[in-house]
Amino acid sequence: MPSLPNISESEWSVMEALWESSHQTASELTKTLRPTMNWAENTVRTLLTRLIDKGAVKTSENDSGTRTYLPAVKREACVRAEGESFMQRIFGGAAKPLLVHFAQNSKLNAEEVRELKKILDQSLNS
Amino acid sequence: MPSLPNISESEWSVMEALWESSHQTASELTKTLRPTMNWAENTVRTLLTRLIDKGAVKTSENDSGTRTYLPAVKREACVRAEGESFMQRIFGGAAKPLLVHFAQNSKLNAEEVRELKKILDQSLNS
DNA sequence: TGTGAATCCCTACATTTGTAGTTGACTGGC
DNA sequence: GCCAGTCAACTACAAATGTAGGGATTCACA
Repeated sequence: MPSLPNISESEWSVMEALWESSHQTASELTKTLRPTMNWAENTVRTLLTRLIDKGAVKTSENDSGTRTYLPAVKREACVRAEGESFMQRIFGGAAKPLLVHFAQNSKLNAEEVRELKKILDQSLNS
Repeated sequence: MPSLPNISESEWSVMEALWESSHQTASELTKTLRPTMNWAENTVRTLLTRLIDKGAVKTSENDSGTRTYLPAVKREACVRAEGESFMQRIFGGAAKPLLVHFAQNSKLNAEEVRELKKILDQSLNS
């Protein structure tokens, strides 16, 4: 049962950085994240350790012997899991009310509406 | 800035029960929730206390002098807040990718697709 | 009028999360 | 060869969350 690990909010930022660019070292990651989260390097390391414990991140050594981090789970899978859990929590697991909610609460432009309608159609005959 | 309180997962179940039927006593609530969450009454009371601290729940006395609980925040507002935060966290705040994701990952039937397309259209000229 | 059920108020305690600091080994430059 | 910056391993610690237990009060009823 792979049953994706539960990734917290801060951890998610780290994962995003790793999905974006894999095989970063801890200090590279810290720099990558500095603009958004202004974290100390040790904070990033702690989060990485926890993510490793949870099985969401793996490590490997680069040529200079320093450790480098990479995702152990796919972003798409995690997004699906988070999405499922959110839909469950707030909409009792039903997709339609969720879609209705976001359709109504977002200001979409005509182009986006066109695209979405297309995707809805495709979701049917596939 | 009313800035809705942050409602945790367990607390959300309690809120749902209160939105569903307001003015329940603690023991009524416990019974209401028993089928889903199998909580001790004290657990429910603790959650209620925390929700009151957060300003999400209010109380009043009923005729027999016993306390009765009711939501202090509207469900719609909370759903919007949770939705915003989820969209922010997972989709960087963008509605379209979110909608695309759920449109693609949910098995909707033709009727639902029709309805959603209608709502999308309405979201434009309003 | 003593007893048991219902209510309330406090307290408890393990986990998870957010956010680091400390210490000791290691390494490349000057 | 020594110093400064890196890394890794451990430790810290408060707030939030999940999940109760215990004790005081009260009220209805036997």
